[in-house]
Amino acid sequence: MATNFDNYFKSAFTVDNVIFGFDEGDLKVLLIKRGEEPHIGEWALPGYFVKTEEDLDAAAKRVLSELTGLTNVYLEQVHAFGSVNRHAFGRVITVSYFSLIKIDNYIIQPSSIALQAQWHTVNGLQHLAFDHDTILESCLQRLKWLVKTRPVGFELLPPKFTLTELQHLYEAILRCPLDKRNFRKKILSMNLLVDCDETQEGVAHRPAKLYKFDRKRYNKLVEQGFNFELKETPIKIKKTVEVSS
Amino acid sequence: MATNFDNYFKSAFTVDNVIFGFDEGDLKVLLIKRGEEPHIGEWALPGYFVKTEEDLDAAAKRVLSELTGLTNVYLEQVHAFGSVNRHAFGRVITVSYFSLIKIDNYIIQPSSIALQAQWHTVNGLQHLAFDHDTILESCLQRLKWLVKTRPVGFELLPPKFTLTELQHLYEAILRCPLDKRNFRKKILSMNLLVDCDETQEGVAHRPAKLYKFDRKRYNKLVEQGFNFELKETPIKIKKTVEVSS
DNA sequence: TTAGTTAGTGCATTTTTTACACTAATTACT
DNA sequence: AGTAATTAGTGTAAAAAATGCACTAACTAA
Repeated sequence: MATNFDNYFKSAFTVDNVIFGFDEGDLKVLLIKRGEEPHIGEWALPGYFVKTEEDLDAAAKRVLSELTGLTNVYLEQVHAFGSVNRHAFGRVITVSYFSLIKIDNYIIQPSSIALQAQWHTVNGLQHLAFDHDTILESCLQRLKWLVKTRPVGFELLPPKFTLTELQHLYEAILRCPLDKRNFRKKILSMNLLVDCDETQEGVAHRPAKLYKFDRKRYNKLVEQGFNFELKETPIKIKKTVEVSS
Repeated sequence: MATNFDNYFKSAFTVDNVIFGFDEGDLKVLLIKRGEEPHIGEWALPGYFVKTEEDLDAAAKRVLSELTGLTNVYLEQVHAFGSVNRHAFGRVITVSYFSLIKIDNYIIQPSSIALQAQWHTVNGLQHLAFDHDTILESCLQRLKWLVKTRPVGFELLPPKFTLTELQHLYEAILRCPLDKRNFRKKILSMNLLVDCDETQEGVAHRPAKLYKFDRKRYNKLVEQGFNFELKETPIKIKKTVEVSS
């Protein structure tokens, strides 16, 4: 039995933020180029050490702001990663946080120990520093789940959006094609969208209607027991069956 | 910018295990009476410090075994709690793990720094040490979600069980009454249960059939895209409406 | 005027969910 | 032996939700 507790107080923790955005039909994640050892010069999630006198959640916010310039971002904890050798400087556990933001609403300004901060397309990403590949993957899983369970897709889109944009967002996150008519029927039947009475401009085809997400209405419905639910129902692919005569 | 990393390496982490069981129609949680400061003599979740050279998941297993005698328990991480002042000895982040076990399969043997280890009914529990009330609550939420999404209810029941027992289990976790016929229809339609061709013994009423959960079958179905899903559909309560004449 | 592009819409069928009440099997008691 | 008490077990009709599917509408550019 250890009675000398001092031995336990030799570890550190960090927070790592997985910030998702959506642009040009692709799911993006915000990465920094590290300006400090270990893994200097490599792309990594924006993360850093938690101060001793700082709450975990507050640290995530601060670190994100210091590294990327992002403030006022709602962060949600995902998972703690605690393999012994995941950090070269000693025993470091990291706690991951994730968020969904509208890319256009924010200006990314790398500072602190970040050489650069940039949006990267999630699909086909290169290897990241530390165990950040694993961390990102676990946040992608969380996102997939969240998007089916809560109306969070709207966090990634501009305030006014078309139904096709919304569908593309879902298809990118769920990684499966959805049926246009059924998707629209389902989403509209939830009564969470308000028709803006406006249409797209500057497109070389029939312009689409613009909608807004009505958060007040959503909150009210939730109080009444409403449960957002969107299933991952890919379009069926027709099989050609050979029949032996 | 901190360049002296040593300042960060002065923290500790612990793991706290939330082990659920089910007995006599009640959801139970395994608690220990602490034999060490801080909070000596108080009831708490079985948790302890993670060693510096020990993976987080491994620590959870070891600590559980040392404090309660439980081995070979599958533990799943839930959440990290990191308020600055949650531990009297310094900065300590804790990571919670949870598990579902069959109470009868295990013998609880308090050891290490635990004075006692006992099953407690979750409902109407007294205050626990540290922030363990919060930790327990978050695991209860996780359990509620898990039980609707995965066939984990069986982990809490003996290998052979009746449909009524299973229903009571769900009702205890979801905290709502379910319709008997619809519950049975739904569960049986999933083809996850095998009729044991046996009935209850020693009951003073019509004995119920016994069933087993068929894990192999479940795994096979999952491969084929099957998704366990059980909704929380409480029985509707009839309202007496007064009609003004 | 036409070609190209995306928006937008409906219906019939199938599947799933819901609400609901009586009979069957056993023991305990007299 | 009969009866009361207790829980097990069962089916159906109606409503709601999900599914599969293809054409017309609106706009721009050439």
